[in-house]
Amino acid sequence: MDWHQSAKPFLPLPEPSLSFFYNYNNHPYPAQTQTELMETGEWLVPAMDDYRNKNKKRLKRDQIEVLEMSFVEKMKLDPERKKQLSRELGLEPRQVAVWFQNRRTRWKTKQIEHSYCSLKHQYDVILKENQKLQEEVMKLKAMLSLELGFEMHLLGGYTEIGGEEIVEQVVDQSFCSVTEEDCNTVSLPHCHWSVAPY
DNA sequence: ACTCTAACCTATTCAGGAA
DNA sequence: TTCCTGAATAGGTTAGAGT
Repeated sequence: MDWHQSAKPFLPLPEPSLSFFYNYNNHPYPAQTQTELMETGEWLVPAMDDYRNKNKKRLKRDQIEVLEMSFVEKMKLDPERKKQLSRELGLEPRQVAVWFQNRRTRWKTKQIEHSYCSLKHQYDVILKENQKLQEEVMKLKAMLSLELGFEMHLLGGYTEIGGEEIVEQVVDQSFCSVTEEDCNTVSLPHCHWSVAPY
């Protein structure tokens, strides 16, 4: 809640069903400025259509540009900067605060998207690497199978177990030279998303 | 320890505008 | 008319000051 605004005159609480008439700042007609209040001395009660029309106006391009520049400078809004931006842009301090809050939310969403992109890319790289290694293992197994078969033939003997099993045993016991360190040193290219403000 | 205040956050609503 | 974006709201959490 923004309690930096000047004190407001007492206003009766609205009926629950009229909650749309209120915001949590106890500001009954958000589009009405403090200046208007000071001039008239009382809140003007707009017709329902007027209220709805005034309620959610898009900010102007130049206002957004200034807010963006300020956001790039610092994502958090201190009270002094809020006042300054409010004066400079002709907005309510509350509007500036809301804009920064929504902007931080959008920024966070983008960050999550970036993280997803990066992780997806890393996953794809690892998947490809894994496929390549699987193929290599198959090739080596085939080569070993041939080689062992040839040696058996030269010795004139035979084995109780099948050639495939011998290959499995040899590969398991001594041919698997990939260490844990190797696994940890696989380079993973990063996702190169620019850190765009939006 | 408790209360109050003022900031923050997430989820949601709904008007404005583009397609 | 539909759909998306963003301004605004609702309600919850948190940090800091005062008692």
